[in-house]
Amino acid sequence: MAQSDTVDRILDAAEELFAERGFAETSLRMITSKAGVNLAAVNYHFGSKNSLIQSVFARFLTPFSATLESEFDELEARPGDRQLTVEEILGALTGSAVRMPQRNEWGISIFMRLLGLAYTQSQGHLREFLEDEYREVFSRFMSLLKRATPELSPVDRYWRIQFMLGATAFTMSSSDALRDILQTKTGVETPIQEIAARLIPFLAAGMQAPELMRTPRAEASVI
Amino acid sequence: MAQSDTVDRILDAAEELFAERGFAETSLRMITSKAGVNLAAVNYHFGSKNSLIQSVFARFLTPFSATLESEFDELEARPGDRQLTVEEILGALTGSAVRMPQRNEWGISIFMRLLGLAYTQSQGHLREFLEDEYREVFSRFMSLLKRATPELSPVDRYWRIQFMLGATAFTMSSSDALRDILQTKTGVETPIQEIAARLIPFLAAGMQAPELMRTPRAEASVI
DNA sequence: TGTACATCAGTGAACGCGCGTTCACTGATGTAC
DNA sequence: TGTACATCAGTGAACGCGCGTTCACTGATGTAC
Repeated sequence: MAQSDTVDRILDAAEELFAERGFAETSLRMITSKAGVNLAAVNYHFGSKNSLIQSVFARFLTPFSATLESEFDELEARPGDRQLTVEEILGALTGSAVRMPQRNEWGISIFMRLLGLAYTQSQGHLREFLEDEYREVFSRFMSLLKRATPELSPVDRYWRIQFMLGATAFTMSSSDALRDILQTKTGVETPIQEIAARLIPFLAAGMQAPELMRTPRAEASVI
Repeated sequence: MAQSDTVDRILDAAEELFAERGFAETSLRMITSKAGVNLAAVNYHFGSKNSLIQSVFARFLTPFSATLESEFDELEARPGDRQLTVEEILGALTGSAVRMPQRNEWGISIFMRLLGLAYTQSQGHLREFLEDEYREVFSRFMSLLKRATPELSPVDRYWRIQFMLGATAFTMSSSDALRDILQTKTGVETPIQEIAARLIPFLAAGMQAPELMRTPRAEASVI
């Protein structure tokens, strides 16, 4: 094994297995045997299983957040200073994911699944790592959203961001599970980009729903 | 320990620990020591850890689904045969959760957390158990939703139900985690009923969003 | 150009640990006659 | 009423297993003189 292509083989295997089975359910023995690499190599190169998990995330999140930053730059640099819409902000997220250089055709799906798992499985160390590493782009996203929804109270905005994260992360992290429950009769495979395209109107509408509980009809008459 | 209050002590301890830490991260030793009960008692009374997990769910889901059924009955029996709205259907869910007899004041929160975890942690056996046991009320909920959103294509309805489940399950299952990330500056504790009340308009609006991606402004002019 | 040493990627085997489960057993209560 | 037996809840200790991690080691490559 020349130089350290071992590191990449470990990252590739780990990424795929984590996305398939979650973190705790994936053992180092599974990873190293899939990678065709010695068991001890993980601890040699990464130090621990936890820091391997972090490295898997860093490998795709770092280029992603760079792409996202420039996407935000573009949006904000447009002529005229009209407000960004919620749809545009969310579109920048999916746009960055799609535009990012992919290692293979399932790159985006695996990436999404992992992001879902990151918030769904209680990995304290991972949360800390992600907060530290990507604090900047995250708070930029937050403040853009705040400007796009000036009518929302801070408490409602806070909860609705949670709801958006939840719908996204959960949908991405339970690819097979819910498919089973809801039984798609169509048998049509939905590519991840299409799911994202369907998510955006759902999230944008939810984000901009009237705060008080009224019927949509009553609300329409207010407009 | 008189008769089998051991069984209840185990269920109480398991319920609380599962909600706090998830299934895989909660060992039988934690459960039995919290319950003040012998380690072997779980396998004696329940047979295995998996069937203990199922029993924890059955203990609250069975009365809940009964309450929900009667709530649906009431809604459908109202004079005049006007359509149920999405808000009413979702309201029946939260209404049932609140009206259900609670063992203690955190009953609903724990219940919600567990439901979130059920779909979030990959417990194949649990999914099968829930599908088998509560198939009826689930498909009733689905067909009510279908009638409430006749304008949606089946594929979009399918995905939007996933999004709703996701937003709900995820929000409920990550009580502390996201609170940390988003840093509530207010310091106000939000009771679970209030979260549910905030969720409903969000979900209802998302569910009823226009299918194509257009700006809300353009959509408003169509109405 | 040759030798000695240092560095580094990778290895094989073992470590201790916590896990779910099993098993032989106890002691209290219920049942039959 | 008393005795023998069966049933049942619960127990204490051990089982085997898979886990992440560690450790002494190998062999190839790079560096100094």
